[in-house]
Amino acid sequence: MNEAALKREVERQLAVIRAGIQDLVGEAELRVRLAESIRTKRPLRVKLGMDPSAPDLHLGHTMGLEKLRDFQELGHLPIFLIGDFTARIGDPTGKKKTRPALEPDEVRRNAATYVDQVRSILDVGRASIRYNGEWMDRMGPADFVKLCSHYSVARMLERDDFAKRYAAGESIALHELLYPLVQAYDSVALQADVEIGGTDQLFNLLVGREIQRDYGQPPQVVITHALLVGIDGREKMSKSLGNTVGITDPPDQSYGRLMSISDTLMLDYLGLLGFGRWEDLKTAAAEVRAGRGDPLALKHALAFRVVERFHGRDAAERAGEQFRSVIQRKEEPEDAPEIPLSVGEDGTMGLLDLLRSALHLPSNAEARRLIAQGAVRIDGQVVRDGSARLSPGAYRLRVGRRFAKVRLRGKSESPEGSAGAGSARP
RNA sequence: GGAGAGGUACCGAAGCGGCCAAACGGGGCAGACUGUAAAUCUGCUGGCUUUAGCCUUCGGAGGUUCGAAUCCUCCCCUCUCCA
Repeated sequence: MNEAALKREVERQLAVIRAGIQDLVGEAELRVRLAESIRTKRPLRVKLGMDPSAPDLHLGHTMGLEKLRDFQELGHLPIFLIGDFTARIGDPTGKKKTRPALEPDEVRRNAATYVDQVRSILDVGRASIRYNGEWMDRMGPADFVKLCSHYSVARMLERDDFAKRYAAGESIALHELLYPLVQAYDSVALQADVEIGGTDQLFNLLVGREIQRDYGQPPQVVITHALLVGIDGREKMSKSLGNTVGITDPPDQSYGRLMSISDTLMLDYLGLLGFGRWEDLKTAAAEVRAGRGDPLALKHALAFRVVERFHGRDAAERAGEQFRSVIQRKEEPEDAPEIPLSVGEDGTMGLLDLLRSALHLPSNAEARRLIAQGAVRIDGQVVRDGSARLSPGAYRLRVGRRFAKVRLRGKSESPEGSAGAGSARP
């Protein structure tokens, strides 16, 4: 490859890498390394770390993963680092309070599910999956202390959230200070050429550069991506806030949750999640932004693409159908769960009991509230009498957004009796 | 080691002897509206029975009192400051 072709290839890769990201620290270094990589056919080692602090990955996580995939498609080596050790420290990033450390057991369970979830985005077979427990668990106190000597308290306190907490007189546990250091050391252990993270990770990623230098390695290139806001449009997307769209959430649910976001948020998502991949939606998005387009159709497109990404085309189509039918046209869902129940001694079942078992309500009081609010519908009729009793038969139950087909068996019927018998079709 | 602040329902946060099942905000659920939008408005949000009541809650255990989330004692936990 001649110099000109090499240069073109570097620029091509750089363009892909730059698409959709927030910061790129060390662009000049990246150019050099890309050229080197192309010349020697040695793929760059690109690190993306995640702490298994919750069992499910969501859209927010895909931001980094998609970028990692870009690198993979450019022929580089993605290193998906599972922070099983760091999860036990708990990343203090953006936290106002000390975050409780996780139990090793929990960490292990969560970690086990990660790889599986990442499959829908990354070609896991051609990626390197690592755990920082591999080296951290083995590091002795002496080496750990040595690692600590590579960074100063003053520098650590420069980190924005630490600085704020310190200034406000709030507590900072000692181990929290150690978190960035461990993350940085991971880069040393992995000999990372590049590390990807959210904008909230910038400090940690930069510490990585310094520590690598201290350990005699060339400092990694740092890439950050914007953080995705949750579907509430307010807070950062996070499992504990319940504003996520999870990779493993059922297609219907993900589709529905995406359809419920505000139009403004929809446009943000399109911009961020598309990462330049959904060029065909750009025009439509621009139209909507200008107040001319069809926001509903565009939102469907967004929901479709996301679900398609995680569950495949068929599932996305089904979820779309389902949504149009059940939610928009208010039809009974085809796959409403069938709930078999049995009558009591008197040959009937009280409405409260039925609601409680069919909808897993925590109490009769909850069932009463729903009835009082006119939320309970049986076979399309609003039921207002809490003391009603139902005889055996099939009922279509709807409470708010929840649907169920209740099959109430009489006393004589065997529990596994055939479903067909007396079930009325809507 | 010394000084101080605090632990209230899912979360945040009032209450500081009875009118407290406990204000208010958030969240959640439901209803109206709608493009299932968003925003907005309304209601509900400990349990059991019911239009009256009963039971269990305010870090834990005791105690004072006719009566405590509110007072006292001991204990546990969290946080800050000084050393």
